[in-house]
Amino acid sequence: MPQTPSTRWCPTPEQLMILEEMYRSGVRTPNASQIQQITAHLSLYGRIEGKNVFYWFQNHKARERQKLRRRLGRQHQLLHQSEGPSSPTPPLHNQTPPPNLLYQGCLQEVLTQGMNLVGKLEAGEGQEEEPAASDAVYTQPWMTMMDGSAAAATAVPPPCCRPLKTLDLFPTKSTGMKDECSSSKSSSCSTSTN
Amino acid sequence: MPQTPSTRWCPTPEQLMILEEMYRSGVRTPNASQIQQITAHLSLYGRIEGKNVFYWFQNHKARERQKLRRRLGRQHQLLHQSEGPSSPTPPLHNQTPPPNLLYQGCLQEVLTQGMNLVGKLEAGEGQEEEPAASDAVYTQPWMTMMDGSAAAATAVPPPCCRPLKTLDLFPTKSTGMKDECSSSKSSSCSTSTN
DNA sequence: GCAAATTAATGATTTATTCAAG
DNA sequence: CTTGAATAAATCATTAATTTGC
Repeated sequence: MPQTPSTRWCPTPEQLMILEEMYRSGVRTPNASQIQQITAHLSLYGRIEGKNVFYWFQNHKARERQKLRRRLGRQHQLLHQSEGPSSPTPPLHNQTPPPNLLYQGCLQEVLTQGMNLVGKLEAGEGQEEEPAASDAVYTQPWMTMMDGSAAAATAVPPPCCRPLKTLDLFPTKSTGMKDECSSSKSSSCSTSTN
Repeated sequence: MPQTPSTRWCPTPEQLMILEEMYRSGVRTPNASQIQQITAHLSLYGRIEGKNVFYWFQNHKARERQKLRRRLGRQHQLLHQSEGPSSPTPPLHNQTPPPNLLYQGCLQEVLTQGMNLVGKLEAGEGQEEEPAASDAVYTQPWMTMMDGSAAAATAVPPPCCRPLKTLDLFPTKSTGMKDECSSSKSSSCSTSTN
């Protein structure tokens, strides 16, 4: 096997740099289209997939916060020993508003330097915005495509032809229908070490 | 507007029935291809997308477990007052092994009644399982497609042509580059009762 | 009987936790 | 130990039930 299947993505320095810069400039949860763009651009510097970008932002955000939390926790450590029920670490469920991050709002320009940046914030606001099921604001990407229901649902308006039988539990086509074991974890369901 | 934009998916009884039956027969975390199939089939009974299927299984599993946990908690309630460090609710991180679910292994037939079910369970099992980067066991779907890197990664083996420029922070194309505000968590529902 | 107000379910997102490759 | 990948838990938000006043 000359080329290791590369079990997992290994970001190149350029990719990493760009990602970090984007993060610093405020990007935190890119949506599908944004991820597409980012991926497209980063793919110039090496192999990369959309999920990599997605996960990277997820992890980076989480770990940055975690790091921050740790620091704060340290400070709290010597501020009180009895756990105050008021708010051990209150604004953790907020969107991490670290006062030292002047994110987005201006840095965006850095990202959008040479682009058109068409006014789309309220672009087609005239009409009562049609969700259109095509470009909703899915923060969770991937969904927009795949499934083909988009095509089916969009193309076939009313499923008039309901096979009014006892609705046989659909004929799965292929792909080993074996799941249940939630994930690949537990190599053989006996690790149990935890 | 004759057709409500339908902000969220509303499963038809048929869809629900099928999904539940599938769940009962053991399906818990369908992967991309499975979700595709399920979606394709269910789309016969009404509008549906892959993400709906995905979310449904996520939620159903979680809530089933939650329900179960509550019940167990109730029982524990009068079994011990001092929290035994052994296992307050031990196998909660496992894959919910409810002993009364004779899931999958045979019920699969029910699901696969009229199909070909080509031998793919261990189709290319001869080799030491090749991750193959094309049909990995992504439990999180959507990832396999989209971004086109899948194609690129699979087709283009070594990215030899790295444009060694000063890596300008890529020109985002369009789509409002506004994220950061994680969600629109206003208060509105102050039910709180939960 | 019905429509507004409340409550309960549940679809959709976000966050935290965990696992494993390097 | 760092960090990409994946899953589960927590949360939000919208729809359906249900209740309540008329």
